[in-house]
Amino acid sequence: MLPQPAVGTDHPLHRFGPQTRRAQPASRHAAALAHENETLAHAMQLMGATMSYPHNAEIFGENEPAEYLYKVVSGSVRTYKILTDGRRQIGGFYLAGDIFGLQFADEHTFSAEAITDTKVLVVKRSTLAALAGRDAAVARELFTLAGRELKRVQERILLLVKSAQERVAGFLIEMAERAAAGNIVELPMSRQDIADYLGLTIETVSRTLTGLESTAAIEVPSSRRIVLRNRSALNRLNG
Amino acid sequence: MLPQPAVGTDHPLHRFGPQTRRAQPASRHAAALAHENETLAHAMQLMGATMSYPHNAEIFGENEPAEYLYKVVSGSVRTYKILTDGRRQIGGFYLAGDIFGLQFADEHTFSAEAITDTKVLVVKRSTLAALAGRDAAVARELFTLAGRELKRVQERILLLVKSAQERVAGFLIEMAERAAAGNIVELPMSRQDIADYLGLTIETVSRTLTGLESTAAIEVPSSRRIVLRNRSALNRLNG
DNA sequence: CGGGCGCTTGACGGACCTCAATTTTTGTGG
DNA sequence: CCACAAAAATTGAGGTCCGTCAAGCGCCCG
Repeated sequence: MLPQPAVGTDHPLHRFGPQTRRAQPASRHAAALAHENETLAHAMQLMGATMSYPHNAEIFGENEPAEYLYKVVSGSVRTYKILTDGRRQIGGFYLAGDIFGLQFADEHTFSAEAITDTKVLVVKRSTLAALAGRDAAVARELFTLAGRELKRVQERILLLVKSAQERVAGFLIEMAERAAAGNIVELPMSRQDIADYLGLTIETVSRTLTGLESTAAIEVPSSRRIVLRNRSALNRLNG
Repeated sequence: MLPQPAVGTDHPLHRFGPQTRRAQPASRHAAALAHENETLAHAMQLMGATMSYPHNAEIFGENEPAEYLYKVVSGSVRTYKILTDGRRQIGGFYLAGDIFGLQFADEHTFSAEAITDTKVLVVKRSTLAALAGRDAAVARELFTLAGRELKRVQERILLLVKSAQERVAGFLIEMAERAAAGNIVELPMSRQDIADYLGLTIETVSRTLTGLESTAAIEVPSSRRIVLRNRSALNRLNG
């Protein structure tokens, strides 16, 4: 998708050696930033390392110690859990710019995999915690982040109690809000991923998409590309 | 950043008059407490007001500004949302000791009602935020709280994709962990509440309970009282 | 060009919802 | 404390949505 993002080279300080490190408080940076709510992003870039994961590679596993916080630079990530009956439940999708690994427990409660070839910025949790202790703006941002995550999960609960059509419509609306270029949504994930996210089967997802297409609410020119033709109809379905 | 707020309530000493106030950091108090993770509970008691709500009374409404944080002193609370089709989705149940209203947004995303006659401790969010800015222990506790809430919601997602029997079994296990006296679980909420929590109908909930009773996994001596007879069977159902 | 994988489409059955009647529990006034 | 009414919960019958099983199609990659 993005050919060699310049972000990857965005000077984690360690590249230039320790002498570039300065003992200035992080809050100094905040003042220098146009938007103070970018303090965290800034800090992550400074303190983090960029890692690359190919298609389907594991980023971390369930029950591993949760040492790091991750930010998607490019590509896309799914978190998931395998249930005892063998089914897979997807915890969430994370696209470029999203932060994941924000469990507050000592261990990850989900595993994480790259859906497509993905670059992520990795920051030690303890480092961020220390920074948050010094810089209230960072602490506030972390709270905001936690709040967003909580809200997203709560909204998914609302989705999961609805009909298949409503779930798929809701999913498309969510993805459109997060990753739309106009009315065209490029889905990085497979039908199986979507099904495991929505608690449906691939057959039902597929049939529902076909159904939406037949009512002219969407078009599906290729399986990973969806064109939203009638958003208000989708919104109506979403409830 | 932290302009010495007049909120002299940051420790118990204020009870003995303003002259006892000292310019010591709040973290000192944490060390004085037996369990440092009770700082927040302590602060809430000092700074909060106790309010009483009768059966079915509204505590706050969806879309109202979220000014307060609440802690259940006695009784029980449900949060919920009315969907556009008229159905009601319950966001969560909160029992004695639980904290709710922990949205991070400016407005509540759910309404809250007392299930039974309930007393809650109410604390202004802004007061807590100020305290968290001064006292890192409080900030940490708030994070822990947010993490617990997030985990609970995530686990509910896992529940919602399962069969009716698994959902009900999971619900009983959850309630048993939170409010059990031995093997006896007293449910404060109605079947309708349970159904709206699990995304089922009251008929299905009722039938499922009857089914579990017929397999000797539970007993239902009265509709709000459940006796767990075979926890391992329930755990097996829960997946 | 052939094989494999992801996706779609079809037929069928079962789990859960809907509608309805009955029983049990709760609340109220005498 | 009992009688009655209202609400909550249970039970039953029938219908529907979605899961299961299976076949067929399209696309990518070797």
